[in-house]
Parts: sequence; structure tokens; C-alpha cells
Amino acid sequence: MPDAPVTLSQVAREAGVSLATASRAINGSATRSVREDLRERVLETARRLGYSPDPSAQAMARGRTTALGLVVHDIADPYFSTIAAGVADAAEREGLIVTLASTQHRPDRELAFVELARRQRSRAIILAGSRLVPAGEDGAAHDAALRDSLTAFRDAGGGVATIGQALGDLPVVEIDNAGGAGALARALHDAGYRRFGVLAGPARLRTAADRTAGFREALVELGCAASDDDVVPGEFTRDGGYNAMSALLDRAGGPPEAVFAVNDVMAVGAMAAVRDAGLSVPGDVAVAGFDDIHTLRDVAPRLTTVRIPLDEIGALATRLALGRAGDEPAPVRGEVVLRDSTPLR
Amino acid sequence: MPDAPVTLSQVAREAGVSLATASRAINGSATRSVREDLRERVLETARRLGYSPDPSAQAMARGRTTALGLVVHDIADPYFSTIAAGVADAAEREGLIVTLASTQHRPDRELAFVELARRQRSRAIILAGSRLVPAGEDGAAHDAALRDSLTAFRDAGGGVATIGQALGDLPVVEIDNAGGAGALARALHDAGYRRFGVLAGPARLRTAADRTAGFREALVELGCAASDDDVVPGEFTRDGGYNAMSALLDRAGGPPEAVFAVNDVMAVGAMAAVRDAGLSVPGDVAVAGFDDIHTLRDVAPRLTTVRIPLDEIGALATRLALGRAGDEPAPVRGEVVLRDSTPLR
DNA sequence: CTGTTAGCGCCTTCAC
DNA sequence: GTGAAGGCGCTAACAG
Repeated sequence: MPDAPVTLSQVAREAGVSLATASRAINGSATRSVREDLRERVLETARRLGYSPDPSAQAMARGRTTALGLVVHDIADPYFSTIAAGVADAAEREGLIVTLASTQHRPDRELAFVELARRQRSRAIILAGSRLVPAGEDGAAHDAALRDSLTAFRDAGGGVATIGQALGDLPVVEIDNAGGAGALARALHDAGYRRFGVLAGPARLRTAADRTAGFREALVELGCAASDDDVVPGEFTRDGGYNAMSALLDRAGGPPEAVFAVNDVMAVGAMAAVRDAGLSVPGDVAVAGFDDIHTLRDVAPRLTTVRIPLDEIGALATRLALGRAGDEPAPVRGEVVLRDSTPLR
Repeated sequence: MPDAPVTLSQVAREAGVSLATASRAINGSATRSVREDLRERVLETARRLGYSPDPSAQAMARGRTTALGLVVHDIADPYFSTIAAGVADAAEREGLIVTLASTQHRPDRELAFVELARRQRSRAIILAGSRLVPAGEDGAAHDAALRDSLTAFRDAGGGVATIGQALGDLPVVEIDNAGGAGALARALHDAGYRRFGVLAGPARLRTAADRTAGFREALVELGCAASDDDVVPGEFTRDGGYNAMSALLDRAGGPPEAVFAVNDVMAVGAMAAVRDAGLSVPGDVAVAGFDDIHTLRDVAPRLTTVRIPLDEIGALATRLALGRAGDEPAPVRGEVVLRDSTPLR
């Protein structure tokens, strides 16, 4: 029996009140209030009939939805799924529904989803993926389009937060990628390492570029700069790490003492490449990552990394987008966590 | 400049046609068609004005939304995030927006979200988390409530798919957990193992219970049954695996030859526990998991597991819910993948 | 405090 | 093939 959803007017009729009163009794109203006994009666019949409001209709009437759009590059990547968990949790607290877009790293889909969320009149949009490096031919154009769309959305009353790097003057939970990578470089230097390699990730992604640059700059200051040959690009994935590390190992001159993979997922792939080459971590090459992905914490040897509290960042971005975070939060500084993959040397 | 979203009637006016014609030109209409030049004109001005339809309004007018609800236990868990990636991808192909609910293992939230998606008139709902073991006092009641709600949703025209185990006679992408675990037991037996332990996961979850039971039943057939003492429950997480393995190691009688953790995440925690106890994997204890989580494939030693194509399952469930999958799909049988964590013995 | 009345943006019969 | 008009379920002025 396709039970047609019961509507507010049915509830009103059944309870013997007007539509407006029923609406006020159920949803409350900023201005008007409703007599206690009437409210009781309405609520009771609503419950009895199994009424619940139609979000689309409310959205229409109110001019805004109860949805929060979350845009990530790839929800299967633990970096993003951890952020998503934080967002989902915070959104639920606010009574918002999260609509998820996993763009598979396609900038056009990123923009398309922002446009969708905008015309959908979402309450807020959270953009979690990395910005692009301006140098990229259309990177700048894409980010500009994204910025304009989000700015228009915000000007129309929508909440916005980006994660990672700032986009225009939109609210941002900034992650100090360069600083964290620099701190890691110094920690590894303190541990006795001198010759470094870097698995730099995709050159077009700001997150990857910033981590790489922060690491290399610190190395320069420490007096053991990595040459361009020691820096290998690759995808932001396990396979990207594997391939980049393999390339590094194939170079003449032997492997560096320590390799920094710009995220944990790549680091794990890199460790596999080392083993497949018949070498050992950290015996022949030490390896460090970035992010401190929870499920990757226990690889053997345990992975040195820079901890970023991704779930908190997701929650914080949600509050920020909703205007519940007070001032713009300070950049999130990662914490270097030395583990077995980079022992004292 | 808060540019109010442009509406269809603006487009119509600008193009010099009626609202109805504009609507037909843009959305197409089953019955009426519109003259070529007019359609062109409408489409052109729509593009120029940056028009795009308001999903809420369409939902109201059409009586159904363009949303697909996805319910998972914990989006940060790679099992679910991989499924989510498959769902997101397939949904995007169908032009649907996915709304995500991460229930954090709270059954009441699971039900609440299904109710929400239902009154929201979502196009479809995909329920990805494990069902509960009937034995549990309110497990049966909860699953019954869930089943009733989803059945009512389907009877009202909504699409439904569950993942893992069947719920009533609702469409399901079944996963042969017991069969996969049994096959794993036989493979380990073939490899020479005889004394087994099991990290059984949460007793209330069907997925965990089925994997445990399938493994144990196969052991019985093989003539090397595991005693109840060899089976330790625990959370479905890294820490759950760690603690359960620690408990197993503390037992009198020394560790089993091989331990089956009912999912990869637990297996990784278990391996950490072994190492922290000063023992080695697989030297002192062999370890196997289940799922073949991509990012966990490279832990060292590489993890023996049962491969489940989670992303395909997500995509398949999406098509199934939308009625695009033809017949009910056959149960997904896992594939045993032997790796270094369980060498020949 | 309660009821009446417009819409919100779009689709869809129904006339033309 | 096109346009006018009603209505989806609800909220928010407006009266009373």
C-alpha cells in the first residue's frame, strides 16, 4: 500500500486548526507562538498520522535548504574520508543533511558541483580538495571560476569554507603544509639524515607543491639541499608512491638516506617499492609521510609522519561555514611524529 | 552583488517565450515537443543567464527528488568509503545527488536517516552497514523497523538496495562472508596451518558473525576446530584488532599458528599487537584479514585477505536500487589472496 | 493568538 | 506547437 505521505494540511484538518497554526505548532515560529493546548493537539495528531515535513517544500517556502554540500577529490582516499567523517558528524549536530560530491580529481566536476549546490540553495558548501598551482595553464582559471562561484554563493547568504589553502578571501581552515614539511625535514636532520629524496606528488596540486617546497626549503637552510633529480613527481596515490620510489631507486648513485613522501598513502606505496627492490625500510632507505592517516599508522615499520587532525578539521570547517566558529581559525600546524621508519641514524 | 539565482521565468521572458515552452525546451517533455529554433533560443539565453533548475522546485513539481541516500556506519572506515566511492560514481552517471549519512554505528540514527530519506522522497536509498544478529535483544526489533520503513519506501515508488545481507525481501547485493571466510580457512589449512585463532569483531554484527562462523565451520570440517577460547570478540576497528590480539597472546598455551581477523583494519591492529608483544608476523603468528582494502594492501608483511570488490559493489547496489541492474545479482564471492603474512608452513 | 492568503520555482494538464 | 493556469507542501506576511 503506497501510503502517500501525509501532509501538513491533513494534520491541520484532522486536528481542527488552520494550516498556519499547524505549521507554527510543529516548526515553531520566530514571531508568532501558539496556545499550549492547541500545540499539544497538533503535535499529537501529527505523531498519530506519522507526519513529517517535506524538506523540498520547506526549502521552497523558506528559500533555503537544510543541505550542506561537501566536495572532495576522492572519497575513497582516507585523507578525504576522514575529513568527511568530521563534517558528517558536525553537520548532523546542526541538523543538516550532507550531500557528497567525489570529483575524482576532475576540476570541472568540482565546479559543476559547486554550481549545483549553489542553485540548490544549500546552506553551506565545504570545499576540501587542494587548490591548483597557479602556474598550471588552466589551474588559475579554474580556481578563479571556483572562487567566483563560491563568492557569489556566499554573497547570496550561503556559508562557505575551504580546507587546505585559501581561495580568494573565502573562509578557510588552512593547513600549514609547508611548515609541517619543514619541521619534518628538521626533525629528520636532527635524527642524523643528510641525503634526502622527495616523492613530490602531482605538481599541479598546491597541497603537494607546498609540502615539497616546505621540505626543500628547510633542507636548503640545513645545508643539505635536495637536487631536482632527487625530487620525483607522481600521483597522490599508493601507486604514485610506488612508481616514484622505484624511479628514485633506479637512479644512478644509489638511494637517498631518507625519502619524504608528501602523503602517507604514497609513503606506503613507496615502502612497498623499496621492499620489492630487495631493499629494506629503514635499513637501506628511511621513509616518512604526511597526514598520519589512522589506518596507516600501523604499517611496519611504523611510519614517521606529520599529524594533521583531519576529522577535527572537517568539523571545524563545518562550523566555520555555518558561522559558528567565531574568528577565522589559525592555520593548523601539523605535528611531527617520529616512528620506526626513520630511526636515529 | 548577491545575484539571486535566475529562474526559469526570467529565461522565458528574456527569450520571449512562455514559461511552459521554456520548461519543455530545457527539460524535454514526454508529450509535447518544441520547435527547433525556439528551443535553440531558449537554450541559448539559459546558458547566457547562467540558468540552472532549482532541484527543490523540480522535486515539488514532479513529486520526486533527484537525491540518493547512502547510509553507512562510519565513512572514515575504508570499507565504507570504498563503497561510497562506487556509489558516488554510479550516482553521478545517473544524474543523482548523493546524500550521505554516517551513523557512527548507532542503529537509531540509521533508522532516523532512512525515515528522513523517505519523507524527503529520495529517489533511492542504499543501506551499506551490516545487519544485526537476530539474537541481540533489540537487534531483531531494529532490523524489523528498518525493513518496514524501507519496504514502505519502496512500495511508494522509491528504489532500495542493501549491501551485505538481505533485509526482508528487499533488493540486496549479498556478500558471501561465510563462504569467503571458509575458503580462507581451507587455503590456510592447505598452507600448513593447524591451530587457529579468530578476532571475531562485534558479536552483534551479522557481517562479523558470518565471517567468524564460516571460518570456524570450515575448521571443523578440516578437523582442526578452534575452541571458544581461541575466538576473541572486539570492535571492528584497528584498536579492536589490537586489543583482541593482545588478549589472545596473553592466554596460557602460547599463540595460535594463524589468526584470522574478520576485517583488514582489525588485522593491521592485530599485527601491531604482535609486534608490540615482541613477536613477529608471520614468524610467531601468521595473520589474515578480510576485504582487501586497497590502502592496506602494502602493510608489511603483505596481508593475506579475502578480496571483496567494494567499489563495484557500491556501483552495483546503485544500479540495483535504480532498477538498472536486471535481475537480483548473485552473491559476491570473495577471492582468497594469499600474501606474505601467511607463508607456506 | 489564530486564520486567510499569497507565493517559492517548476511541471503539466488543459485550451488554443 | 504554444500559452495560460492550477497546484505540489509549506512558510510568512497580512488581517482579524
